[in-house]
Formats: sequence, structure tokens, C-alpha cells
Amino acid sequence: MPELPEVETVRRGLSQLVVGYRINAVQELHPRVRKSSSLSPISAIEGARITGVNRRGKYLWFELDRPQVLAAHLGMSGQFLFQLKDRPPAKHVRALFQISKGPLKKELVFNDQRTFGWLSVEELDDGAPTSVAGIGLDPFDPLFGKNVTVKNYARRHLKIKTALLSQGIMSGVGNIYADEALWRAKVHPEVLTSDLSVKKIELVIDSAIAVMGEAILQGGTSFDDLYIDVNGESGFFEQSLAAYGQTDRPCPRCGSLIKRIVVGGRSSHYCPRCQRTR
DNA sequence: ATTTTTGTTCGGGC
DNA sequence: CGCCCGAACAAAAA
Repeated sequence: MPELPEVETVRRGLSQLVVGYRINAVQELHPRVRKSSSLSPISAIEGARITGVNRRGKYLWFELDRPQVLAAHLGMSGQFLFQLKDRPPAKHVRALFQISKGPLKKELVFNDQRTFGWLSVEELDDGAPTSVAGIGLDPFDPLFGKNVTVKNYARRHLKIKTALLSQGIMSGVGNIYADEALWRAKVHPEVLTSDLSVKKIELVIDSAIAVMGEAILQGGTSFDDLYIDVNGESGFFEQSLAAYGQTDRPCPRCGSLIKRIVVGGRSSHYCPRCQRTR
């Protein structure tokens, strides 16, 4: 499932392979692939040259040689793929891009099994697409402020697990890295943010930064083929997971068996010994 | 056939 | 009105 490290891996792959290319043709192949708030059909960007690929949290956007951008969210299973000869064709292609640079021609596919992902033509507003306006900065953003973020967590009355998943406060963390960050910080997922000390909240944020930074170096986490990078490669961070998906397996720190509970409708994995309610 | 999975949005309740 | 919670959405694998 694409969270910040996976989306960043995709962004880096795209950045390397599409910047400088011109978008010659776009086909929308599924009725839900275009976000309803898109300024226009995606084909309106035909003729534009891609000048960069940017990201905030789990949101991606292609910068073009015109005021509009092509914004994208991978949802649960979205993928940008270059169709390679030695790989089976993608099965859930929702949009198709014909791009070229001089004599070089490429086909970029937007593939999405569960159709929660989307594409959208948008204006930039304060450096980010309009649909990204309400999304908090992610901790890798140069403008990210840790002290402000700590305060924003502290004044809410949310379970810390729910707070980490709230993209409006700090973006990029999903279910996997939320569980891993809380395990590293030794914080129980159900503790209220308003009950945590400033120091503890800081530790949770630092842990999220550390675990996502390490995951980026490993190309992200791939449990199955729902997450692969633009070249179809899996990430290798799964072997480093201490808590997520480790139900009934020993905690790497103390040996207690990892527990699974539901918090805010999402599965939460934690060590009952290392991560106490208080 | 039913359950499980997850990011985001939306509606209800307080 | 603001805040928080839970349901809904899709689709496929187990």
C-alpha cells in the first residue's frame, strides 16, 4: 500500500524517466480515473512538456510547461508503470500516456486494481495543487516545522494512531509506518495525543521520520504486487518490519508476542510490553 | 460465500 | 460550528 516511502520511490523513478518528455496523447480508460474536481479531461494536457515530478505526503504531481499540473493519488493500489517487454501486461490499466522526447517514445500506464487512485488537472495554489491544499506538510518537506506539528497534535483529542493517519496534521504516514513509528517510540496506539508529553510526541515524529527514511532507502514495502515501482520492482522494507503484520510473532526488542487490535477501524499491531497505555 | 485489506471522503452525533 | 468517529467505497485474495 503506497505510503510516503512508496510514493517517493515512484516519484524518483518518474522523475528520472519522464522529465523532459512531451505528453502526446492521453487516454482515460476507466470512468473513475479522473477526480471529479479536475479542471478538464486529462487529455487537455496533451502537448505539454513535463518539467518535474513533485510530492507532498502521498500526493504526486507532474509539473508542466504551463500553469496547470497533473496531480495524482495512488490510493491503495495505484501504479505508474513503464510497460516492459519482459513483464506481463498490467491488468488494470486506467489511463495511458504516450510520451516522447525527440525520437524517443515511451508509454506510461496508470494501473489501479482497486480504483481508489485518481488523476486530476489542477492549478497550483501556493506551490501545491488545489487538492493538496488541506494536506499537512510531510516531515521531509524543507518547510516542515516539528514544533508546530507537535502543538497541532497536542491540541487534538485523537488516539495517537488515528492522529498519525490524519493527513491534515502531518502527511505521508499510513497504517504500516504508523505502527512502526509507535513501536519505535514505545507508545500505545490508543493513547490520546492530548495525554502525551511534548517529548513523547516529538519522539513519535522522529520515529516516523526515521522509519520512513529507512524505508525509502529500501525502495518501500511490498507485500504483494499491489505496490511496485515504475519499473515493476518490489521494495525490500518488509523484512525490517517490527510490528506491522507481525501478530503473534515475538517483539524484536523484548520477545513478547505482538498484538493486533482495531483502532479507528484500522488494524493496529503493537507490543503489549514495550508499548503501555501510560 | 464471507472476511479482510486500506486512504480518503462524507455524514451523523454531540 | 468544530471536532471526532465510523461507515462507505472497490475489488480480489484467502
